[in-house]
Amino acid sequence: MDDDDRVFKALADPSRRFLLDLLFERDGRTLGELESELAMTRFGVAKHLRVLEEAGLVVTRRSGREKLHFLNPVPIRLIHDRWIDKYTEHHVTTLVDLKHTLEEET
Amino acid sequence: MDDDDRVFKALADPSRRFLLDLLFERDGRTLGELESELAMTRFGVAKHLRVLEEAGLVVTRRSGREKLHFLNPVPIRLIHDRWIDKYTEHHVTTLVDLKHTLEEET
DNA sequence: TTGACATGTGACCTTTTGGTCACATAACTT
DNA sequence: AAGTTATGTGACCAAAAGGTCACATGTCAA
Repeated sequence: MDDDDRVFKALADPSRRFLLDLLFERDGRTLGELESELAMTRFGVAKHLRVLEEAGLVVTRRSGREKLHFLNPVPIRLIHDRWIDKYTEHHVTTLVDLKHTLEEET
Repeated sequence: MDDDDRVFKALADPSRRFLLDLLFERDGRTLGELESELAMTRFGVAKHLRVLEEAGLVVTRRSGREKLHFLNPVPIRLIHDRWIDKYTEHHVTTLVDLKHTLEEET
C-alpha cells in the first residue's frame, strides 16, 4: 500500500474523520481524552488513531505514559492540489462561497 | 450514508482515484474511453463511475447512446476547508511548496 | 426492421475492514 | 515494591466493498 492509499483509506471511516475534527478543534489530546468522545471501546479508538498516524494525518509525541495526538494538515492539502489547479481554484472558491451564502439565507 | 461519507468512500479506492486523474487531464469522456485505460472489465469501471457520480465527484451528461463524464472539484475543496482554516492555509502552502522544492533538488 | 453498439441491473463470490476481547507492557504514585 | 493508570498486541467475528458474469435496455445506421 502506498502513501496515497493510506491517507484515503484512513479518511474513509466516519469515526476517524470525527477524530480529526476533534483534533482540529483542539490539538494534543491523549487516547483517554479522545476515547471519551466516541461510542466505542478504547481498543477501537486506539486502532483508528493508529491508522491515522500511519497515514501521516496525525502525528504523536510521547509524554511519560501518555501519548499526545496532533493533526497534520499537509496530506489534506496534497489531496486538494491533486485535482484542483491554480486556475480552477479561483472558480471553485467562488462557487463554495456562493453555496455558503445561499445556505445562510435559508 | 450521508454526503460526506459517499465522497470519502468514493475516494478510498485507487481505481476511482485514477479515473478522477483521467478526467482531471481531460473531461467529457465516455465509459468506453475510460474502460480502455483500466485493467478491469467494463462492468467494474461502470460500477466505479456510478460510485463517483453518486458522491458528486463526477457529473454526467447524456449524448445519444453515450454518457459523458466530467470532474466536479467542489467536494474536494470542501474536504480542504474542513481541516485547513484560512490561518493555517498559508503555513501549509509554504510547507508543501518547500517539500516540492526539496524533491526537485534530489 | 434488423443488427451492431453503448450502457444499465442484480446476483454472486472473495477479500478487506470495523469493532471487541483476553492478555501484555510501561510509567507514575505512595 | 505494589497498585494504579495509560497504552500496545494478536486473534477473532460480522459487515462491507471490489470485481465478474448472465442478462436487459436503449440508440444509431443501413
